[in-house]
Amino acid sequence: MSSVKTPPTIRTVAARAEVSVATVSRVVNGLAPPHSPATQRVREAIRELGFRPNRLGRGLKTARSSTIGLMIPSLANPVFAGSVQGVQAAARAAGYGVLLTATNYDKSEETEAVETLLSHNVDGLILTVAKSDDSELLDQLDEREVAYVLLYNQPSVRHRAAVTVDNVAAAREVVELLKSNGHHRIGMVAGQFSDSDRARLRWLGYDDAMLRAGLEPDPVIEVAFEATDLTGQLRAALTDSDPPTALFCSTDLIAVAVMGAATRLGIQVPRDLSVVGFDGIAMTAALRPQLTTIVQPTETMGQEAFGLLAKLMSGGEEAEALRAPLLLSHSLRRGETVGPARENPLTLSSRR
Amino acid sequence: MSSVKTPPTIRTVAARAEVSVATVSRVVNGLAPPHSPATQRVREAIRELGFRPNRLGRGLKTARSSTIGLMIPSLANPVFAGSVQGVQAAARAAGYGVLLTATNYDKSEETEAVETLLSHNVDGLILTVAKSDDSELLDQLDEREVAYVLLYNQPSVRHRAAVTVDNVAAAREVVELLKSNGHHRIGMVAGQFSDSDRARLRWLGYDDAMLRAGLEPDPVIEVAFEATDLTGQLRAALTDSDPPTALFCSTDLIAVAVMGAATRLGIQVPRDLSVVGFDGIAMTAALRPQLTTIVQPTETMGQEAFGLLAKLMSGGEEAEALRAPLLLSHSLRRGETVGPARENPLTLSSRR
DNA sequence: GACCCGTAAGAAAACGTTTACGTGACCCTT
DNA sequence: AAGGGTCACGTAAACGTTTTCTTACGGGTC
Repeated sequence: MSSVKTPPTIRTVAARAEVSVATVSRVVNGLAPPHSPATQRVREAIRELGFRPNRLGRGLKTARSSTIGLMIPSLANPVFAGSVQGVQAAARAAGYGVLLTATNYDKSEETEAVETLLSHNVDGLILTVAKSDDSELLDQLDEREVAYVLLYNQPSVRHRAAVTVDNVAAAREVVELLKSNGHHRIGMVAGQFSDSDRARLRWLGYDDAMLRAGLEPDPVIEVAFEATDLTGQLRAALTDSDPPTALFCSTDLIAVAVMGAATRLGIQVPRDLSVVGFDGIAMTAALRPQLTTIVQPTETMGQEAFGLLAKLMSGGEEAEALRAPLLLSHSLRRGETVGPARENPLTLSSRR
Repeated sequence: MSSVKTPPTIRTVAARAEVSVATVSRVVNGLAPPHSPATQRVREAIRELGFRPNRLGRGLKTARSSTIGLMIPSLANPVFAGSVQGVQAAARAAGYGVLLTATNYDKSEETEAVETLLSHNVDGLILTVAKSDDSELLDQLDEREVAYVLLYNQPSVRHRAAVTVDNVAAAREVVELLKSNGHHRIGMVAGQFSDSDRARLRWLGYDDAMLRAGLEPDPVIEVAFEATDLTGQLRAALTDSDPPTALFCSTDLIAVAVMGAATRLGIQVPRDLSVVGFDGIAMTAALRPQLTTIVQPTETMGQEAFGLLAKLMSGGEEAEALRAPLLLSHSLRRGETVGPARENPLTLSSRR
C-alpha cells in the first residue's frame, strides 16, 4: 500500500497491457482497431490504472495545448463575466481549457498579459482590448500568426475577427427613443475613450443621430470605468441653467452610478432626468426604476467568439473569410428610466 | 524576411550565443554567473531572438505548469466573479496562470470539471464545491495529494484548507438585527442546501439564533440559485394569514429576486416586509431601497486563497498547519430594506 | 503455391526544457 | 611545484507524448 505519488504514464499502461506505447497512444486517440485483443487489453489497463494522458507531453509533441487565453478588462463588470461564462462553456464542450486574465482597463497591461498567455502556449486568444484599430499589439499578433478573436471590440478594419454588436446603430436607436419622448437636450456620459473603442463608437452613433435629428450634441462627459460616485463630475452639468433632460450612458454600470449621483443631487429619474444604459446586465432589471438599456447577448457572444476561434485555429484554408467583425443583434429593453422630457422654456434658444 | 513560423527554442539561442543549451537554461533561470562573457552573449541572443521559454517543455521536465485551476459555481453571481478577480490578480503577480471553469451549480459536473483541470496539469486547485464535508471528490484529491484550497466553503473537518467567512455567526447577526427591529416572524429563503453547504450553514446560524431568542424558526424556503422569478414560490408564504415580517435570504441574488417577487405581490419593502441578503455584491448598494446585507471581502478572499495555495504547493513541511479553514471577517451593511416589524395581532398566538 | 496488399503493432526519434554528472581551467595553499 | 578546491561550462539523459518508419502476419488473387 505504498503511496501512489506518481500518476500512471503511457508506459505504465503499455507494460500492464503488454503492448507498446505506440499502441496505447493509438487507443487513446481512437486510431486503433476498435475490437482487436490488444485494444481491449489497453482499455482495461487504462481503466484499472485511472490513466489520463499528460497534456504537457502531448502538447510538447503536437505543439498545441488545447488551451485558449481569454483577456478581458475586468470581471467586476457583469457584462464581461457573462461573456466569460459563454466562452468557458463552449470551450469546455470542445475539450479546451480557458486561461483567464484581466487588465483592469489598463492599456499598458494588455501587452504583458497577452505575452503571459502566449508563454503558456495557448492555441488561440479571445481578447477585449482598449483599441482594436491601429493597435500595435494586434499587429504583432497578426505578424506572428497567432489566432485570435476580438470580443466587444468592433474594429473598422476588415481583416480582424471579432464578435460584437453594432454599437453605432444601437446608440442611434437610443437617441431616437429619447427624441421620440420629446428630449432635445441629450447628454452622454461615457467611459474614457482612450480605454474603450466601444465607448467611442457609441458616442459616434450618438453624435451622428443627434446631428441628423437636428439636435446639438453635448460635449461628452468622460468618466473612469471603475468610478462609483459621479456626483462631483456630474454636478456642473446637471445643475446648469439649461441642463440635459436625458443622459445616455455608454455602460450600464455607468448608468447605475449616474442614477446614484442624480439621487444625491436631488434629481429624480425619470421625472427630471431620463437615463439610458448599454449592456443589459441582468441586475439592472431589478433596479427601481428599471433601467432602460441596450441589451447585448453576452453569453452568446462568448460562445460565438469561441466558435470562431475554433475555426480559426483548425482551418487554415477558408480562415481568411472569417477575419471580419461578426455583428450579433442587440435589443432595446424599455425600462422605466425614460420618461417624457421635462418642459424647458429655453429649449430652442441660446445655450450655455 | 521569410515567415517566422516557429518561435526560437533554447537551441536556437544556444547556437547564436555559441554556448550549450545548458548554459542558456541556467541564464534563463538565474543560475548562471551574472557577468561572465557567456552569460552576456546569451542575454543578447535572447533579446535579439525574442526568445521565451516554452512552458510545456519546462513543465514536462519539472512536472509543474505554473498554472492553477479555479472552479466556481457560476460567474453570473458577482460574488464569485469578485473572488475570481482576486485569485487572478494574486496568481498573475506570482507568475501563475489561472484555468477557469464553472459548474453551474451542478454537483455532478464537479468531478468532471476537476478532472479536466487536473488533466491540464495544474499545480493546484481553488474550488468552491457544493458540499465540503464528506465529499468523495475532496477525499480523492486528498488521497492523490493534490494541493487545493476551498473558497466560500466552510468545512467542519479541520484538515481542509479553506478561505471563507463565519457563515453561522454572520447569520446569527442577521437574526439579531431583525429581532432588534421588533421582528418575531422571521423566515428564510435559501438556495438548495444540496447545492451549497454555505446555504446550510447560514440556515444553521439562523435556526440557532432564532431558538436562542425564543422565536420559532420557519421552515426554510429552498429555491434554485438561478431562479429569477420567485413570485410563485413565495406567494403561499407571503399571503398567509400570519406571514413573516422579515425574510433572511442566503444570497444577495436571491434577495433581489425576493424583492422583485414582493413587489409583484403588492408587498412593500421595508414597510410590509424586511429583507436581508448575504454577500454584499456591489450593485445591491445601488438598489432602491438599498439592500441590507452581510458583506464578504470577496476579492481579498480570492487573494488569500491563492496565497494559501501557493504555500501549500511549495512548502511540504509546515503545510499540515495550513490545512484548516481561514475565516476572514465580514461586516453588516445596514441598508434600507430592514424596517420595524409591522404590527401583527397574531404574533404570539397560534400559527398556520 | 507464389505473389501482393492491407492491416496491426512495435521501435525509435522527436518536441523543448532541466539537471545530474563530467571536464577542464584557474587559483590558492603548502 | 604539486596537490586540492572552486567555478564555468558542456554532455547527455530524462520528462510523456505522438508519429514515421518498419516488420510481421493473414488472406485474397491468379
